[in-house]
Amino acid sequence: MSEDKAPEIVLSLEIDDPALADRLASLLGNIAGLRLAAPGEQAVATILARDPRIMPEDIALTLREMDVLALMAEGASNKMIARRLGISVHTVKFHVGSLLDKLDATGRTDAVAHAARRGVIEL
Amino acid sequence: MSEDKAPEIVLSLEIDDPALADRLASLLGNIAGLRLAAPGEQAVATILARDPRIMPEDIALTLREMDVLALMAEGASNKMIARRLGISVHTVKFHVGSLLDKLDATGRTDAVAHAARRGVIEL
DNA sequence: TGCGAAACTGGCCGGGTGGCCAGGACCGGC
DNA sequence: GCCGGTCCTGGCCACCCGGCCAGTTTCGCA
Repeated sequence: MSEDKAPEIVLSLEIDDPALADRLASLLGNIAGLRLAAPGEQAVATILARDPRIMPEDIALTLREMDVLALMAEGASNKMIARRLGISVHTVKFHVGSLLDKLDATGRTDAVAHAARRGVIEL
Repeated sequence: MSEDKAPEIVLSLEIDDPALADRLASLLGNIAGLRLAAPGEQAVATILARDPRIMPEDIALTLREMDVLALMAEGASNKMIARRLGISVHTVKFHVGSLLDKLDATGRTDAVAHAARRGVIEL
């Protein structure tokens, strides 16, 4: 019964590092049932690699700021973030303040938008 | 020199469709120089597949809501939005309320994040 | 050993946010 | 005509947010 169910899986690549892209392309190039997408072709899945050293450039967030930022991006309030991280609301505000500063944002919504734009976080 | 540089490429999977995830996992499972990441393990690249049919669908925002949403994504406050659109702050709140409702968000930051995720707006 | 960075906490306060109530105007469809 | 949707406005209020002041500990580095 329809073992013709071998629709090739078409993958597209979005990789910053050319060397890595090359290696992946050659590794994946000759696997049955799998194909790399032609430029512009619609793929069912995308392989993306962000080199953490390449992306953020010089934004340099601390570990805690990353935690707070991630929760902000989920719409969490300061109170929720505090509870989630087991710290006080004051401390959360402290980190949020630093985040607004570093991301050059006017508010938390702006901060999340900027961070997403720069690839610091993924929505 | 040092073509011993054959560090395994660690891939993580973020795929909505379980069947597709399964097929990919088995296809990629036995390729030399390539490995799937253990849960929580840091990967150099991610394979992600989002079914576009699941995403946008029928969110159906009104023209005014789109205006407000766009300005929200830029970090504008209700007051700023009101000034920009030439309407009162109350009206802005009214639209923001509808937006939170339609986007199933708990606040403006969450609303912008959801909208971006679904492709309603572009950051 | 001192010094800065990171992380944490507190109080205070003006202004922003979101939810509730109420209303009115316009316009297209049944 | 009447109804529903969109858009607009007002008041009220509890809560949240961001910025200011202050302090603590821990850690690594010079």
